[in-house]
Amino acid sequence: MRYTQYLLPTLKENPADAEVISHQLMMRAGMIRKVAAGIYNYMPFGLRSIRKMEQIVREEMDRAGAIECLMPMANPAELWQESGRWEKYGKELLRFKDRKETEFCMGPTHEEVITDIVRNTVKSYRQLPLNLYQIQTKFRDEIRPRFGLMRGREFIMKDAYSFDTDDAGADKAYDRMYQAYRRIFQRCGLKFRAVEADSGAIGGSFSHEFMVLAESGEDAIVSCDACEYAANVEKAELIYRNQLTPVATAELQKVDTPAQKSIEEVAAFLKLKPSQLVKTLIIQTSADEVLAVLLRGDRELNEIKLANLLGVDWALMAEDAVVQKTTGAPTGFAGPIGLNIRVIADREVRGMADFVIGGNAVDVHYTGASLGRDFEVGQFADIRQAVGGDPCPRCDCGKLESWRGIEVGHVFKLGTKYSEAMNATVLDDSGKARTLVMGCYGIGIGRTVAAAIEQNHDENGIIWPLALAPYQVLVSMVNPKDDAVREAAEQLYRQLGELGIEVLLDDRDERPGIKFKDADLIGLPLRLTVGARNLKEGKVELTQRASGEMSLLELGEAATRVRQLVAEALDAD
RNA sequence: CGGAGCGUAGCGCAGUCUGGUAGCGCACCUGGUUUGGGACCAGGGUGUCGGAGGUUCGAAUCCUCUCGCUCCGACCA
Repeated sequence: MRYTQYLLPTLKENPADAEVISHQLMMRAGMIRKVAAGIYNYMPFGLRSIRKMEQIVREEMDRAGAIECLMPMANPAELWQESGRWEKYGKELLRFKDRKETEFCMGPTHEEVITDIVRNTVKSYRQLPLNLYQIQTKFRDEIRPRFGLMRGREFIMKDAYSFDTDDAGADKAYDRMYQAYRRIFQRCGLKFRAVEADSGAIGGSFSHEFMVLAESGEDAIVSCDACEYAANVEKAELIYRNQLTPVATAELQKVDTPAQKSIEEVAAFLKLKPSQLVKTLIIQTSADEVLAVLLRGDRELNEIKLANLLGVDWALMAEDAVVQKTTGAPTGFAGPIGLNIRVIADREVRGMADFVIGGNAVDVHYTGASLGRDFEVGQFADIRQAVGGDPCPRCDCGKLESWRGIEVGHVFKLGTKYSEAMNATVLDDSGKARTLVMGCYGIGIGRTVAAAIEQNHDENGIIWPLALAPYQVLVSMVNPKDDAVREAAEQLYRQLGELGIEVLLDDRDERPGIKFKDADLIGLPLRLTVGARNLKEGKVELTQRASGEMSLLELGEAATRVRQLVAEALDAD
């Protein structure tokens, strides 16, 4: 492609509304343009990356035995009513009516439609197992779209759905997808972790998230430094081996803590560490219960673990008014003594004694408190957030390290949630109807490209992994008005094209500075610079974007050298 | 949806408090000089000041309503 005939609108300055690096760089490199909140045009240069990502996904899905299909964006309400999600999904589901007033939604995911396909076309266990996938534009009317392609409302996703007659088959399908996902993200050249995850609203029995490691990631994950264990902190289990029951040595004592509300304030005021306090959180649940939760002072509650433990949809910190009513004190002074609601303590608290708790009165705390003697706890459970340094729940020697990650893929074992609701069954070998066991597997295409940039950039621009680069090499003619330079660059462009290399020729009549800045910004892995100075010696310059490494090549050898480098990089995957 | 903020040229912004002919930088167009890391000279075009209503002799500026966008929180590929 010739730059002068292309549309590659680069920007010198960052758009004001772009917060994260990948969004800024995708805008500046002319990959995307915003149409509305969370809705983007894929400009030619950006689309090439998207297509490459799709192709990698397609190849690996096919290799894993999945079959491509394409389902509609517009879904009839009927199917969603059948699964019960028409009511449950909430405002994120964009609903509309056709001219006959029939209700539809834009598909945010396609479990209903795929289940409808399979129940209508698959009747016998002999047609199974089956794994169908599509690469499709989804729409989720997010409350707060942000970060460009990282969290759009309209976005391209690969979603696959597996169907089996039994659990064992479903587990195999899950494992195949898990392995395929590993290959996909490896081929993209990304640093990632597959982590155990909470299966969330989509439901199902277990799931893994694929996280691209990046500082700007929205998710916190932990992984063991000794074994394979890795999990989203929302899910990460904590373990207390050989936990000792400590002996109380201190007397319970009421102390004045004037206006000392937060854990940090109270700890500083009493000249103690936050870990010597026990905090009491008043929690409200979707089942309309108010209860108290005890955690070591420096720990965070994991609301998802708590909600799962209680079997409720959500469990959140209660509003101030509820706290006041329940404890008789404003927030900041809650304590377990004298509360007449259910008390659940984090298991870590069982190993504590002589700690500080709130006094359930303004400006009052207790020191020297201990379990059993001063108050009773109804239940001990794992309800806190894991942090770096916690022991690994799987192996004996490991410690957890913490990371930030961008969720680019998610595999779920769904079980029979949808097949049961929508009556998707096949006849087994004894002629009995069996409910299908399903799995679903998503990859955010645009998000993965954004994550790749998030992980591969410097202050000058993008540093494309070869597998996702819109073009593999840039041929830059320093001065197109110099006939020798122009001819040499044209010759390279032709040769590279003939060798099957994806090449962009910068034939613009611009100053070298502009061309080099743009080259760094758009970040193609290789750059051949053709300038009068080196050409006099019959040489051109090859620059590797990632390392900055420069070398001079004979004009005649440059094309084959580039092909060799491209082939090596792609083979390495 | 709760809280905060912003809408002025293609992009980045000033001007709004204190009403009086709509500005700056970059980009863009023409001519010339320049050509290995975002050049220089000369000339040029560019706006329903987000929209509607109101106050006023006069509104980008004050008032009311509205729409859009961004940021912080809970949800997700």
